[in-house]
Amino acid sequence: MPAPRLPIAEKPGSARKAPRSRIQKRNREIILDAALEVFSTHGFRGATLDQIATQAGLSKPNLLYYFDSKDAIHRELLTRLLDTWLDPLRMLNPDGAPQAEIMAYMRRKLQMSRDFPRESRLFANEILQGAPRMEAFIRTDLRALVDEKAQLLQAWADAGRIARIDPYHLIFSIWSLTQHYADFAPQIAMIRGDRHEPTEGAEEFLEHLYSRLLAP
Amino acid sequence: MPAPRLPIAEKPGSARKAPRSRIQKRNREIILDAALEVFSTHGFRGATLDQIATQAGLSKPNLLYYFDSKDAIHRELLTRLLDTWLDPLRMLNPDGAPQAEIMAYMRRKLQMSRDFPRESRLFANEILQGAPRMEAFIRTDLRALVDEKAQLLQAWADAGRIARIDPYHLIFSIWSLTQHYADFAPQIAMIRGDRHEPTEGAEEFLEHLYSRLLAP
DNA sequence: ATCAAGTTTGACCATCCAGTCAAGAAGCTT
DNA sequence: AAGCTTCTTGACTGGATGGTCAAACTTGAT
Repeated sequence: MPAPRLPIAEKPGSARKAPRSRIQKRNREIILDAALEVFSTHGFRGATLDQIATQAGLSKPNLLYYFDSKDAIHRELLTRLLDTWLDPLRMLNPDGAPQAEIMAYMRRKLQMSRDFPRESRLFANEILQGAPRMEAFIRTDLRALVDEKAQLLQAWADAGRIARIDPYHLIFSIWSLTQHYADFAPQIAMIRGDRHEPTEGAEEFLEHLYSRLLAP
Repeated sequence: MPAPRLPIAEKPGSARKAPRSRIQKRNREIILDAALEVFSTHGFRGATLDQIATQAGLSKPNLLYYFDSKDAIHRELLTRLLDTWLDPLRMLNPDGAPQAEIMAYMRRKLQMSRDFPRESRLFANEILQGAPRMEAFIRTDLRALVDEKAQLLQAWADAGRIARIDPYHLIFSIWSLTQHYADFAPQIAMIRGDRHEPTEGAEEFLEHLYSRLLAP
């Protein structure tokens, strides 16, 4: 016996896969952008639906018409982030020139800190809190990718094509040095003066650093 | 006309400077330790007094007998942190051997990530949120110290005693690379396996990195 | 123009949470 | 032991906050 069709309209944020109207597409994007702004600076608990609603220019009940809950908004942001978070490392090409490949990876990560600082801070907030909502992703997808690329780096080192350094620490160093310019941007601005862009001079510095570090 | 002495006992957490009893000293330390644990993983807004009270093994009203407010506990933690946060950089000795001095600074910072990871995360949380409670400190004390030491590093570079690199980015890189092992410890543990210590192998890697980076 | 579906919101509720208070328990001093 | 101070806590309050709901408004297909 099939479940009877409910006369009540489903919430668009629910599991429904039906196509979305223009208004829905637009407002969901507006909400996610506002939520990214608020979550990335205040963390999940520190953010309130009222803040997000104000930032989005919508009413709080309207937010909850588009998403089932505060948690659902946050989950959607993280899900979208994961899609793009692995890409720069994934692009590390085993058939390319080792040094150039690693430098290019570093540059892609630095570019992400410039283009998506809020996403970087959202991620940092999540890890700081013990990665409660990303543990599965990190232990499976991210770990597998890192293991794979670490093997590649190790092979390059063994073949004498780059210096003999620990591949995991090499990857961590790229994450650390590039994301720092997004995550600690307020500190950098306060020290260097608020006029400058946080990554000013970073690319030259990091290129210098990695070309010296990697030379066999 | 002098203000009349109130018959009500002042709260010990207040501005009073009178000496504190053994019980007060002990419980204030217990509370601060518990609060550091909770604030460093959940941030200020994410932490609750009940969590801190449970962690401390005390009742919530008892917490507020020793500190005026949640904010006062947090402020005290930050105040104590600032005292020790500048020390490693302050110890950079203008009369020492440039490379050895910078390596020693890096090692001191790495040691702080090992010994005080919670303090590092407390600091990171604060910066991520725009440093609302540390702006004055960063703009004055920290900035002055960084400017002073950047000048020293620049002088060393100009004299050809270390490589010609941007001194600010050099300092940022040390902060970034060392604190990463504290702030992103959960991620590192999930990738490398929870058995290992997060900083395992870090010292060798960073020594290799900075000896290559700094060589003139 | 009509009307059903989709969208918006004011008013509301339940829960959580920082902080209060008065009364009692434990320590200290004599 | 008495009496004072310090310490502890159960019960409470007021405000914030995530979430609900029914009614009103808008949109778009016919």
